[in-house]
Amino acid sequence: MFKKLDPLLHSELRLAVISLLIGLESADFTFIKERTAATAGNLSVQIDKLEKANYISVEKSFKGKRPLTTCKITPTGVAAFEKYVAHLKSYINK
Amino acid sequence: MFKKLDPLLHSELRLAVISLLIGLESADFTFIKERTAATAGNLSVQIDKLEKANYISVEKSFKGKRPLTTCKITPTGVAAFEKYVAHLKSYINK
DNA sequence: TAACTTTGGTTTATAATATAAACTAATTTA
DNA sequence: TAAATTAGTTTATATTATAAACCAAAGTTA
Repeated sequence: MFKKLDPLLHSELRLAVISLLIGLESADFTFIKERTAATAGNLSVQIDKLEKANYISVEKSFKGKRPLTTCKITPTGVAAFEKYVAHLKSYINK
Repeated sequence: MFKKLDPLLHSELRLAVISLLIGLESADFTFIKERTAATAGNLSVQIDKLEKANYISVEKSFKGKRPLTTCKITPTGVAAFEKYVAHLKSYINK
């Protein structure tokens, strides 16, 4: 009846990050921070968790002299998101 | 862009309870427990929280000699659920 | 050039949550 | 009458989400 929701995605900020990344080739930390209206600390933690689960890949480089953290959703992440959305429907489409 | 999700509903079990109750006149503890596959302890706690928020009303009575806890969604609960679902769509319909 | 501010984050502390385990009390059943 | 079942509640614990505090480098201002 009610399908289990992936706890990694059932989190407001992580869901926002994945939802954002699924529509983009890649996005950097500052952009994600702005779009999700998250604090840097919270975003940093949630990005780590998504990366550890291999839902996103994270590349740290420099843009000129400033650090640049670029995130990309992985195929694993896409699949997890699609499954999550499908499972959610068992709760919201009575 | 991403709309705030009501933390009271953004919880797997509470969401299941509300989702179940929205389709029914009322339901009792045991029935909800079966349908959501929750443990009694967890369900008891989550029902309390939903009641305190006035998302559901809870009536404790007896069925023969056994205790009977009956739950009903309130108009506040219905409105909260509808809003939650609408907000969720900002995450899942890119 | 010394002293702030800003940028782009990370680490750490804390409060809230979800959850199961342990418990209670009454009722059947063997 | 002892054990098991029903219908829950209370409590303990582990995990989370989150913001606050922090850091280093670069840029700005005086």
